[in-house]
This record gives sequence, C-alpha cells and structure tokens, in this order.
Amino acid sequence: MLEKLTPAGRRVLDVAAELFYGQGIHAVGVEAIAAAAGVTKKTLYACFGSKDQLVTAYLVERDQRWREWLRAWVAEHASSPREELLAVFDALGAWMERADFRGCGFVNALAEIPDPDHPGRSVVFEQKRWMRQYFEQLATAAGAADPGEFAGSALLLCEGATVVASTDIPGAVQHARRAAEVLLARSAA
Amino acid sequence: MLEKLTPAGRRVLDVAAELFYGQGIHAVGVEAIAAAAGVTKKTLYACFGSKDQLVTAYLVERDQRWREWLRAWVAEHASSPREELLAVFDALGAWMERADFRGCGFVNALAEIPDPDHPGRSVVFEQKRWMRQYFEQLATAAGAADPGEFAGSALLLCEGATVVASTDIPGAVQHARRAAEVLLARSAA
DNA sequence: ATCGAGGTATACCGACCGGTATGGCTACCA
DNA sequence: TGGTAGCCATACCGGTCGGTATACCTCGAT
Repeated sequence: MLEKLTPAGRRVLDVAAELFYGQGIHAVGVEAIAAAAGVTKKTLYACFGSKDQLVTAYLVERDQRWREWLRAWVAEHASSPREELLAVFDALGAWMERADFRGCGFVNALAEIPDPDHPGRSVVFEQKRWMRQYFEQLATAAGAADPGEFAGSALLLCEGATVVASTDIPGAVQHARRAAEVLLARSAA
Repeated sequence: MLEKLTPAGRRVLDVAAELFYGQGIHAVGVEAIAAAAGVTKKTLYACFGSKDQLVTAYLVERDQRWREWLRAWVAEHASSPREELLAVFDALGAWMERADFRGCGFVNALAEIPDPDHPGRSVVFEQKRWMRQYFEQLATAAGAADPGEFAGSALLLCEGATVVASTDIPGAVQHARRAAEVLLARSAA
C-alpha cells in the first residue's frame, strides 16, 4: 500500500502525516488533507479507501521511517555497543529538539483510537515491541547480564522521557540517559 | 468552579469525565454528554460556558482526585518512607488493572490539545510537576542521597510504565518498580 | 486507435459539530 | 407575593464531518 503509491497518493500521505501528528487525528478532516495536498477528495478515497485506512497508513509509514532514522542515527553517532545503547537516548534528544515536537505520534494516536479493533492500534503495539527488541539486541551486544530486563527498563525510560519532555519539564532525556547508565552498570557482566 | 456546582452541573462533569477519558475529547460531543447526564445543552452551557472550559474542569478535577487517591493509597499500603516510595508504583499497578484503563488521561488530553494557549495544557503540566515533587518529598523522607535526581527518574519510570502498559506489553509497572529499587539503592545515603 | 488508470472539478448526501434562542415549569427566599 | 435561580423541552443556526456521484480530461500502453 505504501510503495506503490501514485504521486497524488504520496502527497496525500505526506500531508496527512504532518497534520495528524501536529494537530491530532480527529482534529484534521479529510477535506483539509485533500486541499493541502492539492488533490480532490475522490482521489484521496481512490488511494486510501477511508480515513481510518489513511490513519493506519500514516502509522505504518511513521513506524518504518522511525526505525530507519533511529538505526542510521545510532550507527553514525556511536562506535561501540555500549555507546550505541546510550546513543538511542541522544537520538531521542535530537528528535525532541525539533520545533514541531509534540510527543510520541504513536502514543498520541492511541489516545485518539479507543476502538480495540482499529488496525492502527496494532501498528502502535508493534512499534513499541520493536523498540524493546532493539534495546535488547543492543544490550546483548553490550554484554549486559540480563539484556531482557535492561531492555524493558530502557523502554520505560525512553517512553517516560518522551512524555515528560512534552510536559514542559526540561532535561528529561538527559535524565533518562543517566538512569539508563546506572541500570546498565548494575546489569553489566 | 468545581465546589459550587449545581446538581445538574455535577452530573455533567461526572459524565464528561468518563466519556472524555474513555473515548477521547474530540470524539465526544456536548450533545452526547448532555444526553447521558439527563440534562439539556442549555444547562450544560449555563454551568460551563463552552466545551473547552468543560474539558479544563474535567482535567482540574481529575488532577485533584488523583492526588487524593494516590496519597490515600500510599498511606494505607506502606509503613515506612522507603515503602511509601515504592507503593506509588503499586498504586499505579492497581489503577492499571481497572477495566476502563486507557493510559494517562492527562497525556491523552495533551495529544488532543495542540493549542499552546488552551488552559487545559497547564493543568496537565502542573499534574506532572506535582508528581515529580511528590516523589522528591518521599525520596527525601526515605533518605535518598539526591532526592531531586531520584524523583526525576521515578517520574520517568512512572510515565513510561503508564505508556507501556497501554501498549499490550505486560509487567510494565512491576518492571518500573524494580528499576526504581535499583536506582534508589544507588541513591541511598 | 483505443481504453483504462489517474487525475480534475463540482456538487451532493445525511449526520453531526459547538453554540444559541424561545419559552415554560418548579422551588426557594426575601 | 414577587422574583430569581435552576432546570426542562424543542427548535434552530452556520459550519463541518466522512463519504459518494456525475462528468470530463489526459496520458501511456497495448
């Protein structure tokens, strides 16, 4: 659904991603998305079928891009397994400094999707599971005594930092990084 | 605004709290709230003025009730400063087991309120600041070497656990409690 | 040469949005 | 006894919601 997008569909998804993240899903109507993408509603519906499916496509692509961006950032800013682990928090910090930062797009989406059967929810679940697994992989490489335990803690700190950073409290991610260092030292082989 | 509520206003706020938390703010219309409270829209507007003000009142009261509930829970389930600190996580766990748990109502509200001037946002900020301060107070009593540092970490773990618990990953709050114990031991006098 | 895919534009649908207006009823208090 | 606070019911306002219908255009591939 994402690779074989027509040019118009591509524009729609880009615009939808920005508006959904910036203003919230319910706050943005399909008409506004179509207009901002320079596309008629008919084209939008021909490409995505419904608003719910457009929302799901937004989340799927956000997940893909996040994984790619994070891996690239870590690879570029770290030169040892231990550094890679902590670089995740530095990446988080870099992301939060963006002017349009408005918390975790997946968590925000979850807040607006109470329906347990909405396909978007499982995309969010999968994203968090991936983050935990990524931490576990890095912790294993870094020689942590219990990589699974550390990965769970790191996920908590990571999600906590994202929430706290969006509530006007400064230094959240640096704080999370320090806590992760302590927990890693405790868990080191 | 909250104490001097008329009986009809009281019902409106109770119903609004349940619907806003359970379905999201934008997803619930004033008409649905009025109907569920057995009240006309005119009465709703006479009591609260606008939907935004009703949302704000919901957040203010949620904050009040949370503080009272948490303090009472901690007082009942702990008998030493250290136990009190960790009991906050047990309280979190008890709250998450409720059938209607749907993440942090304040964080969810933030996701739906991008407007930086909305009065509801500062209520959310204040709630998080209070949590941090509460942790600091407990950490001081428990003899932590750096109560401020520990309070920040505890807030991260607490918010992280709430997010992670709402993404289908089990054991988040128990994990957070264990991490808090480790960090507290590291920070103990 | 044609035909379908991917567009455009405009108009429409019923339902709902937040918010207001009119009017009447009861109960308590000065 | 008269007012007013609180509440009811109904109807209305302009605007927007997600989604559909009709009709026309323009390509590139067969």
